[in-house]
Amino acid sequence: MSERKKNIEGTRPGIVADLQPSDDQSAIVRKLGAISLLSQEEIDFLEGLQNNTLAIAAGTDFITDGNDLRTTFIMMEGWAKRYVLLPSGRRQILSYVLPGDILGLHVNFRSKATYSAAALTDCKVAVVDPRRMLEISQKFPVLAAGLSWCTAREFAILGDQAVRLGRLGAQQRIAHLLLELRSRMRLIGETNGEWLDFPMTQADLADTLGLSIVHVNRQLMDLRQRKIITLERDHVHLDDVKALSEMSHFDFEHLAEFQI
Amino acid sequence: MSERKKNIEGTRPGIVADLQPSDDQSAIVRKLGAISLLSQEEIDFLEGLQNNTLAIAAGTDFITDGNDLRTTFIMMEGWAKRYVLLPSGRRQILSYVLPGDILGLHVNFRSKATYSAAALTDCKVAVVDPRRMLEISQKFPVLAAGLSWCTAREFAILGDQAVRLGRLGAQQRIAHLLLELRSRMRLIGETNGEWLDFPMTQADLADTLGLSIVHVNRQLMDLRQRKIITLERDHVHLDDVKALSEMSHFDFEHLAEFQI
DNA sequence: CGGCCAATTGATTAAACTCAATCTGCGTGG
DNA sequence: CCACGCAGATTGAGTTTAATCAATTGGCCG
Repeated sequence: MSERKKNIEGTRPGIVADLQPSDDQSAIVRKLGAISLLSQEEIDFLEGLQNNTLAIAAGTDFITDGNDLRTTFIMMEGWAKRYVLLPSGRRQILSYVLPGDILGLHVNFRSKATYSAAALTDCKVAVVDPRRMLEISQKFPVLAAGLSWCTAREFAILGDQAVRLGRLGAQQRIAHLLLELRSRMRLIGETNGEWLDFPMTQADLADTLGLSIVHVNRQLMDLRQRKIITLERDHVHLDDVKALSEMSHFDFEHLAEFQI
Repeated sequence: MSERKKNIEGTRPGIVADLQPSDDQSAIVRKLGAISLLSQEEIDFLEGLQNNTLAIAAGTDFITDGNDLRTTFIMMEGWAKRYVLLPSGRRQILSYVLPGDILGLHVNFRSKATYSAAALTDCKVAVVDPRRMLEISQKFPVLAAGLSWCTAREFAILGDQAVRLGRLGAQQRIAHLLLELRSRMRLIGETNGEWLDFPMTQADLADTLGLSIVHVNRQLMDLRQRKIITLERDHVHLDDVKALSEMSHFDFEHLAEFQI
């Protein structure tokens, strides 16, 4: 049984995922397969890329801001956070890394990481030589287009983060982030109805959304009391997706999950 | 005389740029040339890419959120802003587009723009078929690495924007943005001592930094009274770069202008 | 059972927002 | 040449949102 399946079922026994992708495919294959029709050869290449894996325990840093970064990582299982620390001691989480996401796709000969990354849950990560990623554009045009799509999507996600931080109120920011994570998890088939994994602490959430912990807590309480979300340890249920999208102006088209 | 040179000298007569790159090279050649040694063939290819140009008047939108975007643009002269509008009428500016910057590098067959873009000054833009950008990775490894570096840099810049919005105070945000623009303009040789082009209105700044116009105005006034910056129409002088960097935790290494 | 991390709650303070004018430079039409 | 209009900048006053400070609670692990 995959880590992913175990996770969900372990926490919500008796509830069976309504969308169960073939469990033998890696997350990135499910992700790229959701937007383009992949040949067996392309799938095999992607799976072969991920032979060299690394297990990372929850809480462990695996990329450090300012250090050399000459490796590409593909998140296979688990969640991570990408963040920066300021000299003042404050922290800004830039984005969450979900299964199928790539880190360090655009590393260069002399490049240093411009962020740190830490595992939120126990993770399984593929370690890939960036030159093998370059190979893709030569040999597999469809995969190259897929990677380009991933890059454009990362930009859109980071742009949404800027919109949240700059122009939404506290509760709107929370709602907007929840819907983003829902969209991203649905694309890779890792949702269970409206249940989502939710491994971050309220302190993480505060540092993601540019708020204080206390304020995050109060706004979460309010969302729960109004029966818009249900929070459990490590999981959240979106009881009222419509309310969330209306309050946050979330644009479902924006990160559209183009099916073929 | 190039538009760029004319711009600077027209506003600050008598002041001669201390760093004057060869004026016959396009901005993107100056940018990539600053981080790698380009052969004449590579330079010629880049210049050839930019044969099909478009003049865009200040204030004109040239990319619209949600519309098809199947073209790559290279900014040759002038500034633009990349932004999104929310249904509430609020606006968030994601980043500024400076000479040498590329827009739509990762467009796909079916991709829609996830942001709008408008010219801040009169602009000269090269219109490029995205397939020609793909050609690069096949034929010119050095240029391919350069484009990859551009992409990584865009991510770093957008990440910095998130840090500003999430974890810096109002005046810190202004200082940090000024230093980012200074770094970027220095890389392409378009600064004149500590004078910078500054074509955005205070309303633009407010929508960039997630603040109200009134508050931006008050913080700018304070920076001026403390002799940290000097503001003129369309130009700003950074009187005290040290104060700006100390107050904003700006990391000069982060967007380091690696010279060869 | 003690210790620790995360979550929760109350009270007060501070930063930034909104509303409402006013001012300034600049271009235009009469 | 000058009055008018407009966009952008500036200022004042009162309000709102979210931050800070300070406890307290709830689980979980050793």
